[in-house]
Amino acid sequence: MKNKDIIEKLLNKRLKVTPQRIAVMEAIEGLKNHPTAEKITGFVKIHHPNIATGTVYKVLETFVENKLVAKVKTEKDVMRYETHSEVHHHLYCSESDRIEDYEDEDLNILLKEYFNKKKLRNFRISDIRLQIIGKFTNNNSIKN
Amino acid sequence: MKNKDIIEKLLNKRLKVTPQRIAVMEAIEGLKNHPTAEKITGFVKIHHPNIATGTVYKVLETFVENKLVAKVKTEKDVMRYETHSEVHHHLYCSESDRIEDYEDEDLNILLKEYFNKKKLRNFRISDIRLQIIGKFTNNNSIKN
DNA sequence: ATAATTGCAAAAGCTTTGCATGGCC
DNA sequence: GGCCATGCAAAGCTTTTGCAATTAT
Repeated sequence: MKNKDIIEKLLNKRLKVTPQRIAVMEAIEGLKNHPTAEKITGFVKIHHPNIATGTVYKVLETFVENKLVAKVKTEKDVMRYETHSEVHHHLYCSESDRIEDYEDEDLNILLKEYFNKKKLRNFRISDIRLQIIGKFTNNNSIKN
Repeated sequence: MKNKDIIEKLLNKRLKVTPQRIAVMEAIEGLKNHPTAEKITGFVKIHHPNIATGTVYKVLETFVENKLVAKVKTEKDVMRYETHSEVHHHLYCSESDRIEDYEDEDLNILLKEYFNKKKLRNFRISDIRLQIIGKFTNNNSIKN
């Protein structure tokens, strides 16, 4: 079922379906909080000890190129990954490595309107992302 | 003159004034486009060949801790630095490594109002930054 | 069949660390 | 003088690379 979805994603991008690619995609989906490459290789190795680290990196690169996953920028210097989806923003905890998604259509509209009015010279906007930095006041999700 | 300012910055933070720290600050200010640590060490070494790479990293760390400079997150996996200043946002070129600052008080007000209304649960916002991704259509500054 | 992907292991960054030396306050 | 910062070089980590062997289409 879930496997079937992954296979479909790969086929849609005309990528070959390999056990390694499925394993990496499962890892990113299975791990929450926007895992680092290392977390991903760790997860993959637990479930498939025979998959090489270098392969995981190559698969990640392929996924990013094909927009199946996206890189997330952090305050720190480690790259994180997430399965690619709608436009969304991120809440960064300033005291831990927690990252959560923030999606809100009103916000997107607001930004779009703002930049339509503002009209930056010499720059064509393709994407806008907010980094909302602060502190989580409990362990629950932020979602309303 | 400029040197004097740097010294003052350091003293304000109760940091010892050393030639190495001055050199690193000069490098960040001299290099445009939010230099990487490597660019900074390169610049420093040209002007002061005797300053060690490790020292530059230590100085950068000290500066970041003391909020004299800030790290800038990029799409890629390299960390960039900038002299710390007012709240501002960044324009990222999707086709090169160019980064420019974007400041606009209207935008800040807009965001503040939005989040005042929205009231995220379980999260206290301390800072908001926009990553505006797109293409520069010429080589000039974006500033109006 | 054949072109792409993988595994392996080595190498390549970039960054950090430890400690003795030297320099700022 | 005392403590902090520096230089140096080694080690650490994550990520990349090359190539032969394997696999998907």
